[in-house]
Amino acid sequence: MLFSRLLIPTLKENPAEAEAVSHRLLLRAGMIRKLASGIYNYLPLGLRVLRKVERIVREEMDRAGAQEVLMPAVQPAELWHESRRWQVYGKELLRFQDRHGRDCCFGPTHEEVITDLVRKEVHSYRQLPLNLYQIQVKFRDEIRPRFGLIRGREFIMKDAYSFDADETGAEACYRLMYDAYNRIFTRCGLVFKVVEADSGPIGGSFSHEFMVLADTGEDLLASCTSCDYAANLEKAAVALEPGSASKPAGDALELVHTPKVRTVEEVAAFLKVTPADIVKTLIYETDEGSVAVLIRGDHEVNEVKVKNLLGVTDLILAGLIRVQELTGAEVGFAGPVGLKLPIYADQAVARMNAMITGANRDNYHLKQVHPGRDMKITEVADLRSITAQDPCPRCRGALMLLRGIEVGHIFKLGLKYSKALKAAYLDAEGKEQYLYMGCYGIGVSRIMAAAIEQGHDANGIIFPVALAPLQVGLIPIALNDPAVRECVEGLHADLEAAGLEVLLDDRDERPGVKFKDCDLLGLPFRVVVGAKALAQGAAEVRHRGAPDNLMVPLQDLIPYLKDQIAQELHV
RNA sequence: CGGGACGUGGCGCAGCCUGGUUAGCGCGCCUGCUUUGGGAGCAGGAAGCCGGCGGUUCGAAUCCGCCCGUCCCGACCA
Repeated sequence: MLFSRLLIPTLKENPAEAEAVSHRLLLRAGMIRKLASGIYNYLPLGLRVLRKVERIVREEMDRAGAQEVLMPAVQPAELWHESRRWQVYGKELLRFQDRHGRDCCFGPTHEEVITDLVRKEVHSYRQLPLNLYQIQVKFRDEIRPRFGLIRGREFIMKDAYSFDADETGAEACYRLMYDAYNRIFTRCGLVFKVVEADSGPIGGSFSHEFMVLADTGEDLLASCTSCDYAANLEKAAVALEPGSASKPAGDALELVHTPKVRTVEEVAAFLKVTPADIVKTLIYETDEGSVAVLIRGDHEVNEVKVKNLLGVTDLILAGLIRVQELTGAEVGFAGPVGLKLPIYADQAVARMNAMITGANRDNYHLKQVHPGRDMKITEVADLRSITAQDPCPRCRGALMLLRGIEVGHIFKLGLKYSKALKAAYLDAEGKEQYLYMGCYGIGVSRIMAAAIEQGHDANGIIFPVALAPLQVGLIPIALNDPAVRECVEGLHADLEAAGLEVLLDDRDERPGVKFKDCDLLGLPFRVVVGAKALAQGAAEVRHRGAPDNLMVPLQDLIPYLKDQIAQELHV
């Protein structure tokens, strides 16, 4: 391919709108352009990267026995009413009406559509198991699109849905996908980790997320240093510390004046105690009323755990006014004693003896509060986020916290959608049974960004060979030198004939410009042909990211490059 | 939605506080000449309803109000 003929609008400077590395570099490398917030154009090179990802995904999905289909982007509201998600899904679901006033949405996911398709077409156990996937544009009206392709509103996703006769079959399929996903991300050249995950609003019983490890990742994960336990922080269960419920201390409640002392840190400093002696009382509003959550001062509440415990979909910290109504005090002085709300306490709180809490009175706290004696706890549960100081819930080994970008998520759905939409089949005995479902997503466009978050330097992108838009950048020094020109044009044709993907920089630019652009684009191999090397019958080859050139005789160039590329593709 | 920042040729920015006559700089773009191993030099040139609407004023990029858009931090998720 000729650089001069492709639309590759590289940028010298960082666009003001981009903060994240991948966002910046995708823009600078001329691979994407923004149309609106969270909505992007893919330019020729960006599209090539996307196609590389898609190809790997297709090959591995097909290999795992899945079949590709393509479902509509626009979906009728009726299906979403059937699954009850029209109400549940929230504002993220882009809704609109067609000319007849019929409610529609732009699909953020396709459980309803696939289940509808399958309930109409699959009626016998003989047709099972079935795994259907598509690679398609999705739209989720994200609260806050950010980081370019990492959290866009419109994005490209591979989603697969499996249908099995029974739970055993569904689990076998889940494992098949688990393995396929490992192959996909490995082939993409990504450094990733599989973690246990919360299944979120899509529902279902258990799930795993595939996380590309990157410091800029939006997700936090806990990973054990001794066993293979790893989980999303939202999910990671806190191991119950040895010990039993506390016994009431003999001391009576003590009201202390704490003027303008609100935060845990302020209270700890003021009373000369540690945050672990304090309990914070968080007032939440849910779709089923207000509740109080008790968390030890040095811990962080895990709202996903709270949501799951309460079985609610909305969970929002109460506002200033609401807190005053419910506690009778300003924010910072709430406490469980005498509070007329359901109280949910974290395990660690139930173990405390003499804790310090707000007094539900402005500028006062209570000391010597005992959870068993002084309050009515509705339920004790694991409600906090795990920390690096906690032991591994599986082996009690040491944990470390990592950041990751979620690029894949597999769910065991069970019967949720097949029951809601009445998708059933007849078994060998002629009995009607619901289909066991699973669903499996991959953020195709996000992978492109994740790969860059993981592979870049000061000069630009460092793509894994498997994802690079082209494998080789071919740079002539002084195209007006007839010998150079002839050599480079011959090389270009020969390399392409040998099946290599080559970008010949035929622009009338100075060498420095071409080097800079070649680095920026992240092409894995750079081949430079200049008069000096040519005199020795050689070309200079540089692996992206490597410090030095290697002189390769022209006749060895093709085998050398093919060998190098093959090596990297089969890691 | 809450908090913060920003909106000036294609891109990055200055000018605004302290209103004033042709709105500047760098990069990019076009033409010519000279250059050609890490984002060249010289000369010439094109390109801006200063995000929009309204107000204050003799006069608004500049002051005030409203709106729109974008980005960053938090609540959602591939």
